Amino acid sequence: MASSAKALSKRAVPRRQARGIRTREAILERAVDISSVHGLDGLTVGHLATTLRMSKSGLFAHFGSKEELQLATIDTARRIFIDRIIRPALAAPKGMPRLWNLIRLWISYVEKRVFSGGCFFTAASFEFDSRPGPVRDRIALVMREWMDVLTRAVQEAQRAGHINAKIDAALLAHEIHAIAIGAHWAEQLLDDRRAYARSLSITRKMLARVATPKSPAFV
Amino acid sequence: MASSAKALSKRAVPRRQARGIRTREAILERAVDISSVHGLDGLTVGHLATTLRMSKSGLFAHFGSKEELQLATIDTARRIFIDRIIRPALAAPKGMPRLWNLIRLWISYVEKRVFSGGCFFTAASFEFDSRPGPVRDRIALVMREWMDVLTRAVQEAQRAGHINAKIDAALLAHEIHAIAIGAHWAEQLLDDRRAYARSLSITRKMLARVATPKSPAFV
DNA sequence: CCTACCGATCGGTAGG
DNA sequence: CCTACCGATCGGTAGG
Repeated sequence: MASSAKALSKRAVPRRQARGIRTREAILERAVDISSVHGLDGLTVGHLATTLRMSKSGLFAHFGSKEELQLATIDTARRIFIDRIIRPALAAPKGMPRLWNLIRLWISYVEKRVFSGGCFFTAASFEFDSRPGPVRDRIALVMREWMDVLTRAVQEAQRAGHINAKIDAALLAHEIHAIAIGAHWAEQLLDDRRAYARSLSITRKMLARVATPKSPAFV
Repeated sequence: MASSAKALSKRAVPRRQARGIRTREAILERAVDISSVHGLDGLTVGHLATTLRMSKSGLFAHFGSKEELQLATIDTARRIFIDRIIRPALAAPKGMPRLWNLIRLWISYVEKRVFSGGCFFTAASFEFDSRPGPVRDRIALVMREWMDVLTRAVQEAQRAGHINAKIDAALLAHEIHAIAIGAHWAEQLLDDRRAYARSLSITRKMLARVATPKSPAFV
């Protein structure tokens, strides 16, 4: 991908600007990874520059302030989350299959340790939940989006006749989310290697309780 | 309490040492509160000293290093957790009443905002879960203790015939814990004020599903 | 428990 | 994207 882009001589974006964008993306992907371990506050410009073999000011030129860097890091984590979990999950048909796909892909993505520190958003949520400001607001925005995606998936499953229509969709979404957070906690802090398998099993039972006979199987 | 202690002229602990201990306790209680908002890493000696109107070095004299301060802060939070939740919960008889008391007191203690940042241990857990070292180990130790307390309460309820003996006690304890963490998350990050009531209602239904007819009511 | 320090690192800027 | 800085703050120490 990178080499074919380099091979092009005529294109819309000037070479200089294109390289700047690629550098920015490389910076931000590293920033997401570092933040997943050290937090968005533990992410420092100096450390980030060193690991990228850049000068501090050279890196800083891409962002106006540390807060802008934090916000851009959150946006990058969001894009990765959408690319890796939400978009692939939409491949399954609406209803129980799509809902189950969302849960399964989410758990397996954290299990695979895409980032060194596990789930970026869980860490960021608890780091900033008591610290008012733009960073907290941005994290909350992304997490509301995610809860809406989960809630909508439940509602679609209800409309498809896979889940009992009487169930409170938002409440079920919260239960699903809580079980996943609990799995991150047990796996990462307590080194409980059965945590992810257990959370999938709990969620499966949870869904089985609200599923209609019409629902396709989910494994 | 403080004045009657001062009035005593003869006692086992010399006045100087007693004052030192009280100062240390005051420092650590403030440290728990600051950490609940800014994290155990965001807790700095300078800021802590300023809010206590002490010199940095005067405060630092109580601890050999920042890491020692962090460890002592965790121990203090643990003691508060035991005093405020576990000990009062033990007042209820073994079985479902005691288990329900643990859950109820835990949720209400975070709801009451005993600390500015909500639940100290949830924040600390996610801050250090990917950062090996003595601080992470100490947090994990306390959390294992807490999971053991919860698991034992479930087992006692099983022995008392209040909960179905076939239920996996550790698994139920993990479910209970996950729902509570999910409530902290929704309440503190998303400003969802129904989060705590909802988590109690979810947990109540969870227990109702595994309770035997012999179980006392829990509300 | 204090004053007076230390080197290192923080976020950020000037100027190229 | 760099070098060369800035003042502030970090954890920590000497000496009392």
